[in-house]
Amino acid sequence: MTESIEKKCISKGVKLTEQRKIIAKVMSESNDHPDVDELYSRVSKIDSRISIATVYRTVKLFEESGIVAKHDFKGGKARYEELSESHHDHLIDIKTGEIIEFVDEEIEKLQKKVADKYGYDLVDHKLELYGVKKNK
Amino acid sequence: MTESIEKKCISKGVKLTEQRKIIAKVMSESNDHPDVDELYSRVSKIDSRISIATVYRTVKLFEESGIVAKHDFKGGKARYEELSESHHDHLIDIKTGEIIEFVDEEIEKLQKKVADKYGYDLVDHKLELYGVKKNK
DNA sequence: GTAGATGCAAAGTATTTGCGACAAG
DNA sequence: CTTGTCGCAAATACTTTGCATCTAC
Repeated sequence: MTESIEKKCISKGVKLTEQRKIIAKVMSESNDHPDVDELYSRVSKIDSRISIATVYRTVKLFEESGIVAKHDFKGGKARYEELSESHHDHLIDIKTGEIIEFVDEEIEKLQKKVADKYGYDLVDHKLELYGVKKNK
Repeated sequence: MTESIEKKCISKGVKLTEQRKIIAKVMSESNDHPDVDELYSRVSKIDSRISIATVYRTVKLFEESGIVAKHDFKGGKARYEELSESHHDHLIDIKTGEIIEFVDEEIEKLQKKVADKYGYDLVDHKLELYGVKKNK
């Protein structure tokens, strides 16, 4: 688990510092799309000397290297998650803030078709569903 | 055209001030999802005494009243567009920044199905496709 | 040894807000 | 009239950056 981000850094030529290892570890262990403040607070528990500027610099670096994904969900702050092989989208509970990850091949295919229809190659996409729990 | 936002304000009990009328007019006539700075600059040409704080307050008010939609496309700034009856999503050209609006009923249906599968009622959603023009 | 990373605090952006003056209903 | 809005500038929230120091390779 933790290894994976570190390995990706090596394969992408990203220098592995002590701080980056810790941030990588925290991101690997987080399954809840934390924002920078939250990451900083988790990282600080492991090594309190790491500054928030380093957290900002590191998530940006990881994002540019394709190691983590950045999301701009409602709420203003950017949130991050480790990028895994399997792509997924998000279903967000607007009451609780809970985030469910899902995959739907059919939607993926249709997106490509739409882009194609307008003469575009799809490079990236963002699909967020906002919902409330049904009262069964 | 311009009437529509004003009518919506009245039907939602939003007080119609001179500034709001101007901002509504500018938004109605904009087909390019402007950010607040851009709106402010367009509004200023009509009445230079309107402050940017009023533009911020007004777009927020309009958004909460369901009159305009707010988007957080890549680039940090929030961008706005008049909300029309017909829902649509966005295909964004990452080279030029051009935005194409599209509708795909099938994707809409599938989204509802996904939410349903997890026990949610879909309240809102966001679908953005990022692409580059094909060299035919 | 050297290029690049870090910490700190200061500087940027984007957006919000307190307050006295003012306008809509 | 009275409540809510406006303009202004100050405040806030999030993120970036300059610089001297330090560290991975």
